[in-house]
Amino acid sequence: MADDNIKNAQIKITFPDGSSKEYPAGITPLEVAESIGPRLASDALAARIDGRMIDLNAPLNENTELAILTFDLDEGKKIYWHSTSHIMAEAVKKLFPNIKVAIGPAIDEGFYYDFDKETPFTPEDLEKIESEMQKIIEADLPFCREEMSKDDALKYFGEQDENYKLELIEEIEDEAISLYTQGNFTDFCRGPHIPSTGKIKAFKLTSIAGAYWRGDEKNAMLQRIYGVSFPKKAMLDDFLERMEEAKKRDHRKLGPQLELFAIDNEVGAGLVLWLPKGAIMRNIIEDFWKEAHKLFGYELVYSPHIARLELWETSGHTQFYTENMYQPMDIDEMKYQIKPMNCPFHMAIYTSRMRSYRELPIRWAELGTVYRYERSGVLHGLMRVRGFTQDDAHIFCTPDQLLDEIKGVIDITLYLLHAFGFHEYDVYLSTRPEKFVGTLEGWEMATKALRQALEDKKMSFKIDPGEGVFYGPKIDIKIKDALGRSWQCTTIQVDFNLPERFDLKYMGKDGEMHQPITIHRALLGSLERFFGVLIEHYAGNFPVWLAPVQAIILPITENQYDYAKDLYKRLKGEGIRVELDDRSEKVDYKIRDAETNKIPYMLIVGKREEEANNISIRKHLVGEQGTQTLEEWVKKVKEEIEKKGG
RNA sequence: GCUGGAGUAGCUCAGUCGGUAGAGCACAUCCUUGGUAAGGAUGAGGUCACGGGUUCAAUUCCCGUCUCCAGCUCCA
Repeated sequence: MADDNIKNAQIKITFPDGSSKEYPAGITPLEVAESIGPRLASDALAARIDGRMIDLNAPLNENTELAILTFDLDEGKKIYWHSTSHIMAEAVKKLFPNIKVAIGPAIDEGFYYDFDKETPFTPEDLEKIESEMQKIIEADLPFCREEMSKDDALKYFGEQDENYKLELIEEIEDEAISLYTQGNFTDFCRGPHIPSTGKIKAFKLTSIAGAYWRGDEKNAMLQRIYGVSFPKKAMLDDFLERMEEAKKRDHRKLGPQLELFAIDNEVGAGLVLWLPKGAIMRNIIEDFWKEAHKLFGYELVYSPHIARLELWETSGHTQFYTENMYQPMDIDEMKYQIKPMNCPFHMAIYTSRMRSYRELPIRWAELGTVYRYERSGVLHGLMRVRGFTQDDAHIFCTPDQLLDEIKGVIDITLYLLHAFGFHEYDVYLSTRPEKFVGTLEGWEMATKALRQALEDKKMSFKIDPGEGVFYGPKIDIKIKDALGRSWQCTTIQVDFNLPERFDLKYMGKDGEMHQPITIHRALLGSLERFFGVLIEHYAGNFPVWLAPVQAIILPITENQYDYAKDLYKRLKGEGIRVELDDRSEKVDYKIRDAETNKIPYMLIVGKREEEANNISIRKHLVGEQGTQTLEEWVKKVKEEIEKKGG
């Protein structure tokens, strides 16, 4: 009878758009969705009430805010993928009954499930698993939630020898835990899940990889299967197409193809050779970078590639950074170390003489090449290498100047990134880790300054708690590449450690010695990584100001060679990076070649152009642009270069 | 470093159940002088990643190493 009372009661449900409506208590989110429309009801995957996610069949007994989660929402996607991982686990358990299951979460694009299996999965296994999954999906099995006491759950999974589940359950503090069952598979899971397996309309298992239990290399290696799923076949097709497109943009493919860089086994893994065309681009990037730094009040410095080991002991690198440092070498009975960082040199420049508060802030920048040992498995094209050039700088300032200096760094960062066509990135503020140097007040002050600077610059950011470096809090700006991976380029770090270790001082207005604050920052990060990101960002179709070859002259027949050579000389004289294709080939062929080489402008000259003393312009990926005189075109393209367009 | 996969011409890839290899593109020479994404002929080009082992014989089978790829872990 008590139930009836609840059922007769009315509750108020508020929707995301702010509207609200009365419903009988005990109604489920699915029923609410049905009352709104059949389309929503069929798209509904789960629900969110007051910030908590629940199943569609969970009764609502109190006034609440309610959002119906569909695949269009990130939360909906995650639930959808997570449910697919359960389906995959069921299929795997059916095919390989002795396997043990570990965890199977949703990730940014899809899901995975880790299994403990003696022998790794094969591609054939994946096909079998896929068809088993298809059966489960076609059976449209409901996902059923069940609550159990912790003890019962331990007993339940203990009987099945699911030791990974036991380990997870043991760590749960709640007394009751939830289990989800679909078909013959029951998993310990917080949920929620989609109503039934039939909601999965298209899926694909994408790859197999080893992964350590709980991501710790001391633990057992598990077999991980990655997959992705969608409510429409077309969405899966789009996804696969996007992966293909990403592959085409891969800088490791485009780099050698466009003759930008090479990595040669004989030279060594993770060591980059900049080919002439890549080197031209690097020069342009460096020149622009130097100009920008002068503009923003930096001075440029240089420092050596090696230094006595004592310097690295002073800086603390031998203590905190040995794993990434190469072996020191013996010179004149002293140890010298190839540099993994530039910082100590800039400290040494600071201490090269007495400093006054009048000099601060000091901003010293250097394109400093460093060498770091990276484990072989982490090397990745230009993105992760063993020798690279950081666009490094150190700012020495007083506490009063800190906020303005950080804002200044953000300004120059955005100035640079915008010029290179980057307008989207994720910003993180990393706070104090467990192990740290310096005082709590110092950390507090610096973190506040970093936060304040971001807020003043109206940049949205996320907090990365405890992810700061031991020597100070930092701001990281990450650029996303074509494969969806985030690459950290910009890092702005406050450093309490080095000023202390190098005993940096300045004479204050008060006649006393004070210690300056140091900001360590790299904006592009490293030229290598940034170049890799740049290649993928533009898919090799660089804007004119960056393109290694800006234009190519394509004479139609030999009769125009003299005219073409004259044009070539004049363009060279104008500082345009131009080539002349005087091979005895048809224009079609030369055009195709120029297009595949992604040269921004093709200047086609035949009999007509020579007679009219003009050129026919074709733009890469766009097509014919009509004719212009050389002067007109040069003026236009110079403007384009000037404003870094294209 | 770990797990799995891979390494054949500059590139993309065939192939050899053990008898030292082939195509297309690119390259060179010649023919062709063609108007907006591939004209034709001929030619050159390979220690089949490297080092061992088995064998009359290894690019092929076995072991090891290196590198690359997908991840894990760690970072600019």
